[in-house]
Amino acid sequence: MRILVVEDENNLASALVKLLEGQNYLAEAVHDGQSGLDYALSGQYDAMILDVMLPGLSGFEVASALRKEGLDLPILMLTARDKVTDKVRGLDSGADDYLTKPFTTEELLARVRALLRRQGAVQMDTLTFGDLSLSLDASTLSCQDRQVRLSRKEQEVMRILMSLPPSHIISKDELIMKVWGADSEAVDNNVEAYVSFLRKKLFYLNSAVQIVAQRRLGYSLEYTAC
Amino acid sequence: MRILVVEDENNLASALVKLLEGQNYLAEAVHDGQSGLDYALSGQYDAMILDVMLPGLSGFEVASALRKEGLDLPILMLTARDKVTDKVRGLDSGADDYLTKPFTTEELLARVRALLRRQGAVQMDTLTFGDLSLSLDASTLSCQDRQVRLSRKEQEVMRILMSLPPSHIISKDELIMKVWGADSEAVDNNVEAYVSFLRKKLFYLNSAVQIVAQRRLGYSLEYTAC
DNA sequence: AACGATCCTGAAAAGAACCTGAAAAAGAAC
DNA sequence: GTTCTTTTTCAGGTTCTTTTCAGGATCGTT
Repeated sequence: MRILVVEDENNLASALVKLLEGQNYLAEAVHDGQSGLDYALSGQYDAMILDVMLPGLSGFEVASALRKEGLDLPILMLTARDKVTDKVRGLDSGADDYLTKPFTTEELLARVRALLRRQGAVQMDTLTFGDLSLSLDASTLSCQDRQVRLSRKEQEVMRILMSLPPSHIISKDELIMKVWGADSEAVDNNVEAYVSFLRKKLFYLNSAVQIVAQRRLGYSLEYTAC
Repeated sequence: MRILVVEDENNLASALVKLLEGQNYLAEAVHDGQSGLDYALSGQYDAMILDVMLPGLSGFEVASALRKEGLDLPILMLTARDKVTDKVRGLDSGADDYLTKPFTTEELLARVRALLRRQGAVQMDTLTFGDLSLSLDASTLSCQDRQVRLSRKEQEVMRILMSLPPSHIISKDELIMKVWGADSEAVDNNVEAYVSFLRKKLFYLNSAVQIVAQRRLGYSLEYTAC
């Protein structure tokens, strides 16, 4: 687990890094908002501890910039202030949790653990395949920075395709069974229609994933990395 | 904020409910220990006012049963007796505070406020989201220089939406649970009606915050800074 | 090349979810 | 009681989803 610490006060920053390293995290500190943003955008961290008061960009600005870029890296925000509006502002700008100084080391570690745990749970209801990720609770499919909403049946079909073993082919009958139910009236063309809907959305997303018809057999998902 | 009143004396019970509703809490009364326990276990309340002398289960028994179930709902215990041993027994059985009859309404309200405050970051006096701020004690929603009054249910719906994690979607069922209660007759259209009321007010306020319907999933709050 | 089987997709129809104005019902305030 | 506000209910309209249909495209086979 890699954790990025963004804190301008050198003593605190290195204390945090040492504390986290003591817990077998890989911690790294930077000392201003812009570097914090840049490092976080590299995408190599699993969580971020972010002070609000920073030279250059404030913690709020860093957090909302990150969210605007679509990064869902967990953020624990630190501040000396203890105002409700700050807390709300912090959470609004995209922080996942908020801790006011001074705090005990146990408190900080507990929050970091909770953050990482929550992050794990979040990934449970997200499926990925190739450059795609399907969020099951928001019913959205995204690729890079684009995102579309899926209807219930679109989502079901996509979920089934994405959770297939690699290059496995699934028949229309099986899809009908899983999406419409065993005793439904649905016909092959229903599946074809939804495949068509999904292809349109994949095209819009500019994804490198394709739904390929395997004549007479069914469909499979193919990812052709450029 | 939903508060459960468990008091067998009808006059006092309804007086308490009215008093609490006058402070913009959503209050509900039941009249015996077993119902008190059942209602509290539903998990839809933020605090509980519990008389000690009750038909069936006593207040002590209700409190300790709740704690045994792992609920940390704040409990304010009421009693006519003024014995130290009762007080100790009350606190031991899991009550958070203890008030002996007779008491003034101010005293009761102060204790309820303290209870909710202690409960955690819950009882904030104002919530903000985007350009909006919701004043909970004045029941007003404001944006820039404009301001509107919200009815009790409007306020509850808005409060719940505003205290959601960013871009989180809340289902109509969950809103019904939190605003109308789990055992209510409320249907989806009730929520829709309140969303409509609130949208009208947001429009009047000229706010950049929107209540967005996420078809079949629920609602979320979106802030589109121009 | 010709044929049948399969697949694709635009468009229309049917269905479900959501929105909202208006009025009735319930509750508060006077 | 009367008036005002709040809450619930209802009905019709809008929008999105799902199904259906029909014609065209593609593929494998002969």
